[in-house]
Amino acid sequence: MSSFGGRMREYPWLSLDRFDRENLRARAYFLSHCHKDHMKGLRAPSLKRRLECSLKVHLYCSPVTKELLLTSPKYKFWENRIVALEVETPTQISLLDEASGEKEDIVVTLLPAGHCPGSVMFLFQGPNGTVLYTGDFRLAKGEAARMELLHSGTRVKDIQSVYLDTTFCDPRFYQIPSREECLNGILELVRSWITLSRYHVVWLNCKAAYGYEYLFTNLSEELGVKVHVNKLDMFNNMPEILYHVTTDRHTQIHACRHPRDDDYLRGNRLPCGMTSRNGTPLRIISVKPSTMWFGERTRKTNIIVRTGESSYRACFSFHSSYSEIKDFLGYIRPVNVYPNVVPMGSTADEVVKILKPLCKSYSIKSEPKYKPLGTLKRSKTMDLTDTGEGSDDLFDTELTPVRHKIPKHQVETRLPETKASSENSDGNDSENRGSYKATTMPMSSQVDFIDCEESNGEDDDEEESEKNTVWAQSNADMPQWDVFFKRDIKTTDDSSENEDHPPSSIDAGRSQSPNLFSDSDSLSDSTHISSQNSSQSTHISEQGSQGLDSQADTVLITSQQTHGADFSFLNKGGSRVTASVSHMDNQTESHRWKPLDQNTPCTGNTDSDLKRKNQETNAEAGDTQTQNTLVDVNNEKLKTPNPELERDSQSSSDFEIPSTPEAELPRPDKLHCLYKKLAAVLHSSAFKKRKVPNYLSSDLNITC
DNA sequence: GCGATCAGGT
DNA sequence: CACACCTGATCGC
Repeated sequence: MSSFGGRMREYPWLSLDRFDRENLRARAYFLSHCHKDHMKGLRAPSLKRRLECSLKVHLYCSPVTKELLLTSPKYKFWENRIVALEVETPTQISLLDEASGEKEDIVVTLLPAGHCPGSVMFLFQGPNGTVLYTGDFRLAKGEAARMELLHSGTRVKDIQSVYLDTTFCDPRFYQIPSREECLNGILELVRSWITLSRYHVVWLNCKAAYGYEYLFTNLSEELGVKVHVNKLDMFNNMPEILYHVTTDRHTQIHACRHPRDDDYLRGNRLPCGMTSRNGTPLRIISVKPSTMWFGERTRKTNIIVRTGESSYRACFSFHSSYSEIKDFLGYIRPVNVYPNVVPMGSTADEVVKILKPLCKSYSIKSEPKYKPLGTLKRSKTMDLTDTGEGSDDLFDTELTPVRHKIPKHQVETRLPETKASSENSDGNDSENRGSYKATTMPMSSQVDFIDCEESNGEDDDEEESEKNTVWAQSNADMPQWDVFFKRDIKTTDDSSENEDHPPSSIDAGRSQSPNLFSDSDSLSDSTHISSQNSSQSTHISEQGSQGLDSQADTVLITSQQTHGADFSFLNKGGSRVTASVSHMDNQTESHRWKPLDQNTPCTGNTDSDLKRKNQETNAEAGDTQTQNTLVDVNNEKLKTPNPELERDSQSSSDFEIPSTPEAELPRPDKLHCLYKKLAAVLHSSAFKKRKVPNYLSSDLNITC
């Protein structure tokens, strides 16, 4: 839950994600995404009144957020006061102080946050420095390095302060399986169940909130089965999502909800009431997406855990893990950082202690390091004074010594403003707004951007089709090939070398027990698989596992499916297909969105390929790793594939002593070589795929 | 009757 | 574990 008060020290007359109290006097409002805890006061009578009196006050957000917000009648009164800003398009806005009449211009840029559809981070550039408010985000390692607009030329912009999503900023949450890994695990589970018969259905137990859409769209794409939901009108203008959901209950994948889901399920009914087809009772399993995390040195990362006869928990996270947060901040290296959230069981001080060392102030002493391949790396470092501020500058302190002003734009190029801000309402301020378009980045960045995908694709070929099962461990600790490319990151003094290997990095020290904790947790749950009876076991076993029993979590791994599925859907809601890469699309009109490339055929494959690739890579790289995709929590009999694995997990759970970190790492050399090869291949080919799932919703298109 | 807050549940 | 809600009870206007 966000505890951000809504205002930033540098620009206190702007309010973000909070609309009550002091925020009632803001000159402009910003909404990072459509989750209730970021909308406090947004429909309160007091704010409504303020709007009526202050006609120049607007709410700025992404086009998708605007669409989602206005779908609810409760927020309709905002209709003419919302300004949808295209993502990745620096836009100047003028803020008028009603009292003094003074006007101030700032440039704001929305950057994709990967948290839920429409979620963005706000980068502000103005007279009081450049500041970044992240809202809630989930960005994989290295993603900051790929954001062109966080850079000026080849280096990172000088950022005074970052207001950061610190939800999982605690070593306990060191790693969370990647989006691709989670998706892949869920995909295989769902696939294995629904292919048993048409009466086998899956209920996705999702909370009432935006953020699961990419799961729905990917399952639908891969399996050719739409997902049943209670409502879909909010997606009316988002064909990429709309196409994959349905209100027709006759489908094998459901994400519908009912206040008493449980009762329904107990009665072998889906929340929507479906109970059978042709009189044949349904075989329902429930899959509950929830966050799972693993300690720094934990090797096993189970993506699916069986929690009951026909229920599973699946890893899924809306927020970045501890290591992802550090990677992000370590790349940006602002002068100051302010947590937006105090993780439970932690304190603001602790969070600051973790984050401060990643700020510029600390780097002064250390030399900037070079990163091997990085092109984007920031070079600079130094900084002025400031730092002096003690440790706790966190929230309140003013500190910030004078920050040199930043020329309004460091935005490289200014393009003619295409955007018709016209869209809604008053043109008044629209006139002031100009939009600047950043120049395209130097190749390097582009390359970085794409690398990932490419690799994925490539692996496909090899495909070990034979048995789909692969034991790949998703270990965050492992160097990831993509990271290799973009490397970026942490300049943290210490970490420099192989930053990827967390062990050595900064937090190593604190890795100690916390990890254990989480590890053991997960372990404890696990148990074995039992129910053989049904097909369930079957499906499980099918995966190539054999039986193992015992407590250890067993794991079933998923396979890399050949995604034989059909992606024959390109047709999709008549959108026109633009084969653009995300950056390219921004340019157009602000209010309506054009369908984007996601529709292109290749898109669908991308993700899965990715994962597959990753897994393979890992597998090859070090067999040491294993990724357990499926775990049975109940004890019954399990079928387990690989005894060793089991052993592994056990050990990690129980002891997981902070042993020599390096010990468990895969051999770097090998990886290195492998990566190099991959890099070579990649560079030689062109990439076309999008890197991230539709998820970075910011890219979603809206149609008129 | 509505809103804000808190407790409790998922 | 936590998230992002939802419901219901209570209190104040």
